[in-house]
Amino acid sequence: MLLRHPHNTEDCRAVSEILQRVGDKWTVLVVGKLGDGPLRFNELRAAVGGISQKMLTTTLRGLERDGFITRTVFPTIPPRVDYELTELGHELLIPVSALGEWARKNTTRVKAAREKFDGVHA
Amino acid sequence: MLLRHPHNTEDCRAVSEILQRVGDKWTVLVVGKLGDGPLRFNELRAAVGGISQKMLTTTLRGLERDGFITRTVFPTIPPRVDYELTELGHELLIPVSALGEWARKNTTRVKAAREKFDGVHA
DNA sequence: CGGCATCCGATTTGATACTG
DNA sequence: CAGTATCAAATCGGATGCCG
Repeated sequence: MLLRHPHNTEDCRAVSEILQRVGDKWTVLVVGKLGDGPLRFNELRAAVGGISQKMLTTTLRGLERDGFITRTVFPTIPPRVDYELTELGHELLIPVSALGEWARKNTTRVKAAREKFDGVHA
Repeated sequence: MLLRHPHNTEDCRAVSEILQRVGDKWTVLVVGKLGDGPLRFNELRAAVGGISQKMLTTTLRGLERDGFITRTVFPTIPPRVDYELTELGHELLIPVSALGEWARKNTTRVKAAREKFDGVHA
């Protein structure tokens, strides 16, 4: 009987939670880079750009905890650690990419709205 | 020639930006409630639940600035202010709802992953 | 009713130094 | 190479009080 958007409070909370997980400063950037295949820690760092190793570690731990990536350690010297999207991670990338595409298509409209707003509320 | 996910750095930044906008503590809750139609300030406050008026104000201002909602003031006494999704806001709700649906369907898997991770890293 | 101003604690992020 | 530890800075969120 609900043909519209499902937005009762519980559902919205769930949405809000994962959006906060995914919506932190670095998560999507990292997941996006891993979308093409596994990367090592410093490869990922370079690919993302501008991220400190602390934040990269934090982000990766969170993603690993939630089951979006796997962490594989090769006990070599020097050590090598690969990060790779799990099946769940790839599935997450689908709606995230959709939102991303929306974002790319509409940045102009958003920027226009901002300029208009900032002009009025100068 | 790009049949895979589009995740070059610029695009990911754009995605990251809107995700941070949408991924703050209250934005999706508010947008979700407005999805059914316009609401007054305190109606919205009650509908969302648990939000302070400061944060509701901040959230609404941000959404208004980005062109996702309109703010209509009725110069009556006492004053009445209606908030309503714009066309852009409704369009945003589409990919956000998709992500939301993904979230609802996969909370179990995420929770399982967390418990497993927390068990190992006790 | 629908805000804004202020203060304060909590959380987040970043810079730097050190380690197996 | 891939982290951990620590500290400082910035931002966020909430509580309170006042106002048109």
